[in-house]
Amino acid sequence: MFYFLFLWQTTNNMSVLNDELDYQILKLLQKDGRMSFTEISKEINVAVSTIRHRYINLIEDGTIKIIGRVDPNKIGFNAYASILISVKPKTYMNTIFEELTKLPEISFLALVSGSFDIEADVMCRDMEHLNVLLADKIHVLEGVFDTKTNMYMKIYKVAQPDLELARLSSMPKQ
Amino acid sequence: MFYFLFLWQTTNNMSVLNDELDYQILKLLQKDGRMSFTEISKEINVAVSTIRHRYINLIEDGTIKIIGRVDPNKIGFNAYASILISVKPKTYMNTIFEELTKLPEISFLALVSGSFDIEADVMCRDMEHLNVLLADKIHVLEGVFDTKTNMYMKIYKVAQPDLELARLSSMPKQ
DNA sequence: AATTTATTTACAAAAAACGTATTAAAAAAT
DNA sequence: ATTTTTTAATACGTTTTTTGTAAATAAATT
Repeated sequence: MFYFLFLWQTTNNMSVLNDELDYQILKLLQKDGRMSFTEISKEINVAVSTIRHRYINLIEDGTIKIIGRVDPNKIGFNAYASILISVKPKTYMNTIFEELTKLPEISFLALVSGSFDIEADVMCRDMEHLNVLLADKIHVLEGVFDTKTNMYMKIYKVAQPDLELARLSSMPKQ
Repeated sequence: MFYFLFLWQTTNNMSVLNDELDYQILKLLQKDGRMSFTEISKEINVAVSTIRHRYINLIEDGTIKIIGRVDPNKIGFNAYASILISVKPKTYMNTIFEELTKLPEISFLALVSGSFDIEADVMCRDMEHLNVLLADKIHVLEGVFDTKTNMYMKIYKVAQPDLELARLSSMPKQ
C-alpha cells in the first residue's frame, strides 16, 4: 500500500517535469538556435542524450524549427509593406491564395477577418519594385477586386511567441 | 608579364565570389540554422575555416541570427490577431511604443502608414486572453484613441526574405 | 614597389554529436 | 497485482565538428 503511493508520486512528478523540460529546451533554442546539446544539458541538469532525444522529437513534430533569420535591411530590402486584398467574387479565394503563395516577395500570407479578405506582407527592394509587384503580379489576378497597401515605416519589435504565457495554459500539443 | 595577368584574373574571380559566398552561406543557414560549417563548406567548395570566418562576421554585424522558431499553435496560442492603433495626440507615440514593446503577447510592432499609426500583432492563448489584453493593457494607455482588431484566421505562408531577389540589387551592407 | 590590412586556409587540440546498447519508467494487458 | 509491452532516459565509445592559433595569400593603401 505504501509502495503504491510512492509509485503514484514519482509518476506525477515525471509527467509535470516532462512538459517543463520541453519548455526549457524550447526557451533556450528560441534564443540561440545553435546552442549545443551539451550546453543545454548543463543548463538544465539533464543527460545530453535526453536533450538530444527531446530535440529530435520537437523538430520532427514541427514544434520548433531552427532557422537563420536574415535581416531584410542588411541585404537590401527597403520597402516592407502590408497589402490588404479584397476578393470578389469569393469563389476566387483559393486560386488567389495559390498564386500569392508562389510570389517570393511575400513573407506573410493569411486569411483575415475585417473589411478585407487577405493580408499579404511583402519585402521589396524599393518602391519601384513594390509598385511593379502590385501592378504586374497582384492586381492582374482574377478575383482581386480591391487592394490597400500600407508601408511599415519603422519596426520596433519582432519577437517569438512567449513561452511563459504558453506555460500558463495546459500545453495542448496540437 | 604573363604572371601578372594570371594574378589579376584570380583577384577578379575572388571579389565576385566574395559577396556570392555570403549569399550562399545565408541561403543554406536560412533553411537549416544548424547546418555544420563542415557541411556548408562541402556544399559550396570553400575551406571550413573560411565558412566559419564568414559566419562569425555575418552574426556579428547582425545580418543573420540563428533562432528556434516555435510553432505558436503547438504550444497553445490559438488567437493570433492584428491590432491597429490610432494615437491622439501624436505626442504620445514614443511612450506608447515603449509600453507596447514590453508586452510579451506582442510579436510584431511597427509604425505604419495609413489611417492608423501603429500595428501590433499579438499571440494570445484564446479570445478571453486577447480581450483582457486589449482592455487592461492597451486601451488603458494614455494616447490610445482608437483601435481596430482583426483576427488572422488561417496562415498560408511564413517566409524569409528571398535572397534571390536581393541578389539582383548590389548588396548594400546596411 | 613596399607596407598595411583583410581574407583564406591549414592544422592540432578540445568539444560535441552520433549510433548503439542499457537501464528505467509508464502504460497496457492479463 | 503481476506480467508484458511500450516508451523514455541514460551511458559510452567512435566519429565528426568546432575552436584557437598560426601561416599563407590576396587586396588596398601609401
